[in-house]
Amino acid sequence: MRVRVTEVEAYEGADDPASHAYRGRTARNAAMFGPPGHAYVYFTYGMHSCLNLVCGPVGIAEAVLVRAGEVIAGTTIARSRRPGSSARDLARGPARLAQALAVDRSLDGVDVTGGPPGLRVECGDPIADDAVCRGPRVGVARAADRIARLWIAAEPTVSPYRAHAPRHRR
DNA sequence: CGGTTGATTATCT
DNA sequence: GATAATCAACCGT
Repeated sequence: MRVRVTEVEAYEGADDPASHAYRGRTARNAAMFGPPGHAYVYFTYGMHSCLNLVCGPVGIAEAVLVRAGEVIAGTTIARSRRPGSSARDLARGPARLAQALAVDRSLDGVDVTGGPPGLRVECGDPIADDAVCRGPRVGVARAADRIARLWIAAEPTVSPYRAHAPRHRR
């Protein structure tokens, strides 16, 4: 299946309190410190995987979280992984997108620039500057005012903005 | 429609 | 032991 990415968020390393790499390299975020053009997949909230694309050179943690996309081919496969979802909701949100693409920790660190693995990123049509919107990142506990989320205007597949919701034990 | 809450566990402190 | 870059279900209006 193919997905057209409509929404992303940038995460830096040592300079970004919201980044998993803020406190240095760990077993989980090792892929962020690896070569660019590779995937960084993390598991959170006890049930969700999310897909990032590593952008910085080796040793510099920089990555982009793929937050949402439009399924443009293979809708049947995607829907089989997300029963009950409308076409619009198949990849509307980072965990949903990962689920639709069957991305999990087993794809952490794989090359997405053209190798055999089951995940590849390609360049698409350019997007007009005035169609690119910017805003604060969704759901992050720290650096909530940092403008690092980019999305395509008028795209129904872009996820709605939600501020971080503090939660505590029951 | 908008706000709240339960689910569920790897990871870090 | 607390937290989390989330989602879906459920509530009251």
